[in-house]
Amino acid sequence: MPKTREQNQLIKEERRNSILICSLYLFALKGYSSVNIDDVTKAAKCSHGLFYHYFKDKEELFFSVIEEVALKQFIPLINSINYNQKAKFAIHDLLNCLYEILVGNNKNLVCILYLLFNLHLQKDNIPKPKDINKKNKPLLVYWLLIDLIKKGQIEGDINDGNPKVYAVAILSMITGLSFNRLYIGLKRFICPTPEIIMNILIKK
Amino acid sequence: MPKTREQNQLIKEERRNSILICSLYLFALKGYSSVNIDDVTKAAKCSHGLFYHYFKDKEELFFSVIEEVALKQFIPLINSINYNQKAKFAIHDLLNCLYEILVGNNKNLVCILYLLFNLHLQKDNIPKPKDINKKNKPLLVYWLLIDLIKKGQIEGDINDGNPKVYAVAILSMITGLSFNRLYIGLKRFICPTPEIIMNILIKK
Amino acid sequence: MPKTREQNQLIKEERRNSILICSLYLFALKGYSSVNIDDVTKAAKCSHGLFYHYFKDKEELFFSVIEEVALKQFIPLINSINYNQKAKFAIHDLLNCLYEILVGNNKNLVCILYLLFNLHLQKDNIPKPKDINKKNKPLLVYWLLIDLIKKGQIEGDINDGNPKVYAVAILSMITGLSFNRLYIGLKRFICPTPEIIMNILIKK
Amino acid sequence: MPKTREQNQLIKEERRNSILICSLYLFALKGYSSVNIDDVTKAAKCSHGLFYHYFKDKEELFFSVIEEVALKQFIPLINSINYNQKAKFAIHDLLNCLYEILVGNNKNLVCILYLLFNLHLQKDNIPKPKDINKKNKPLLVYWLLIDLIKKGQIEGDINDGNPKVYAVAILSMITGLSFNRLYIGLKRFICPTPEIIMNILIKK
DNA sequence: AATGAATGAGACTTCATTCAT
DNA sequence: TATGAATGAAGTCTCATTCAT
Repeated sequence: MPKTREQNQLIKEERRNSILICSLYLFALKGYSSVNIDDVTKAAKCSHGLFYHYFKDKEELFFSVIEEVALKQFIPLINSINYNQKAKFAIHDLLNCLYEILVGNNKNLVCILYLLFNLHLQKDNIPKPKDINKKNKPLLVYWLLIDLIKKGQIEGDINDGNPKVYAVAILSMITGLSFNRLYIGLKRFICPTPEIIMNILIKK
Repeated sequence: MPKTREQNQLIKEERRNSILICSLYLFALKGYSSVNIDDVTKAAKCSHGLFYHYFKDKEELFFSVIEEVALKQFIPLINSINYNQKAKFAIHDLLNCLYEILVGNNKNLVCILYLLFNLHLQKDNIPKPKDINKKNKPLLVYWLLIDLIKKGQIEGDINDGNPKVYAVAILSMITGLSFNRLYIGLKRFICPTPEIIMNILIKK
Repeated sequence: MPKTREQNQLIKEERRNSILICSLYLFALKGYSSVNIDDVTKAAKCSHGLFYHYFKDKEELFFSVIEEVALKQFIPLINSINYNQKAKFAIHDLLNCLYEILVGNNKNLVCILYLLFNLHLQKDNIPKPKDINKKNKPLLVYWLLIDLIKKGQIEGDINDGNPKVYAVAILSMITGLSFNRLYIGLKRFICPTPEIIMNILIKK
Repeated sequence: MPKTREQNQLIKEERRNSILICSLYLFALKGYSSVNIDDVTKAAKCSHGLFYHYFKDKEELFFSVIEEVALKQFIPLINSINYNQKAKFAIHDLLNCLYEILVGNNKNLVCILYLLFNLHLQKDNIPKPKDINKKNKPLLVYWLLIDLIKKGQIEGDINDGNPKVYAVAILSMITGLSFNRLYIGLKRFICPTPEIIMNILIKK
């Protein structure tokens, strides 16, 4: 008697997910081209054959990690922030959200943050997001931040100047920090608080 | 007619150097494991045989790029700054030096900056610098900055707090910026000025 | 409600048969080694497990296709011809039988003709028919034809010469034609009539 | 001191050619998908690496065999025939040319004949010749034959009827014969003479 | 100093087959 | 009878490195 469709679906999702999670970590740690399928199958405790049962190739695995793991977990966090408050508070909350990821225990989230902020490092030929605009998910935070900075400038809390410059400054810093956090480990990791980061923006 | 010893020496150095420069760019752009010797020999217009005449293997090439190109060009720039002035001015000069690299036309310098600040991205097994202290060259700027921040705090110009945190914040930002500069290209690159970056530090 | 034994038997045979028919087409079109079990199970809409329930392996499938489909359908057609008439008429009827397959709508028959006449193309190690003599089924037509040609020579209708040569000539042509028919499709297929083919044989 | 360009060129061509010749035979005998690179490298006594030094992949090898070996050797043979004589004599010469290949000792030529006449058997996705017209080389003989048959009909030597039908009949036979010759071997191979084949065409 | 043909280990990928249910 | 997840051997291909000249 065959397994029911539900049973199979469950088995399948669990396996697939385990492969995804294992490779999230590997991709973040070693970079796309240094990860080989053997690493993945060993980490996920499955055979090569099974791997290719679930993923067409290494590239599909990578994009699945981005889409199905990274963005799926990251975007809700970002969207849970209250953007209706004063911009400076919203920015603070946003930075705090990233801060908590960085200094938190959830290694997966660190990997996600790192991967999303370093996408282009991973692969020569990352298909450029078709629309480098607000709809583009990996750049979501960038566009959010720009909007908030503009709003904050209008509200009089944030320094004048090109909002893009500020956004780049802050996100570059987050990028670098996520890298440090990943490589140095939580114990030795040193992280500026949201307040410190906001010094870049806030009028005094 | 056989070349004189001097001529040979010259040819030799030029060839070797051309290989180094070409691979600096490739390593920065593609990452260690995505660069293959064929890329290098094509870029440097030399044969595989010659390549292995000059370098033991790919790893030695990489470290030679770091030592003989990156550090050799970068450290003098850093050392040319006047550290005897008030700390906040020295920090400004230091940041300005990095800023000029980022917004300047010299692609090699951008690659150098990027490589030095992202060393660990390049290779799984970058031999950890034996001494994570002031003697460690790639972290030179880090230790310099900490010292300057401490001095600036004493001089009363810089916010209180763990100097390491500030240094990490600033250098993380530089790291992220160098990545942007390299991938986006000069035209579309947006860079915060030293003044903006210093907002993180300066009391108001 | 459990099925009765008869129902099960029926289901079983239908399934098995559907696999056979689907793979007949695939083997003819793609050749033994380019057909994979996945192709077969997809075409027959069954699972891998079920496939191996019915067939020991790919090789057994192939020989079953030959035995249970190809020969089973082909031989009766050949045997239905009246061999008691004058040889030249029997040959004409035989060629006409093949001609009707070639220009007919029944794709399965075309596949069968093609497969039987190109058996050795299909597999490196087709077990050579143990007895390259009249008992050998795939060569049935060959031996039939030789006999008919001999008879026709005696009857004075057919050119002198080695009957085998004539048989080879004609069957080689059929082989080539079946290939054309399969690949080009019925619409664009051009086929010499039995009369034209018989020009090779008939005295004038 | 490096080898001179000429030396290298020579080595390269010899090796490449040896790979081509070895795989001509393998492709003809086993069919595209049953030939594996290991077969080829063993036959050509070279390493896998070297194989891929000369050919991008198995597909490129195959097309190189067709272009650089098969057509290169076959077309001159076909073109050496005198097409200015009466059509029936030209046809005879053409068939004789093919006949000599079939009953001759040159196995390579048999392989070539077989491959060219069975191109579509070899690979699922043989790129359809862009121009299914006279310029198309593998179909060269087909178009030649049609022209000759037309001419022969005008000259009154050849039976009436669609010239294409006659051409298909004859070339189908050659196709089948080349297959027999290859698989059965010269000794046991039985081949109709050009005169017999021409019975299909010639008025009596 | 210089060439590039040649090697082979190891990576990526396919696919016939098995197995738990 | 039936499923499809799982395996692993074998195939395709890449690339750091060596070698004869």
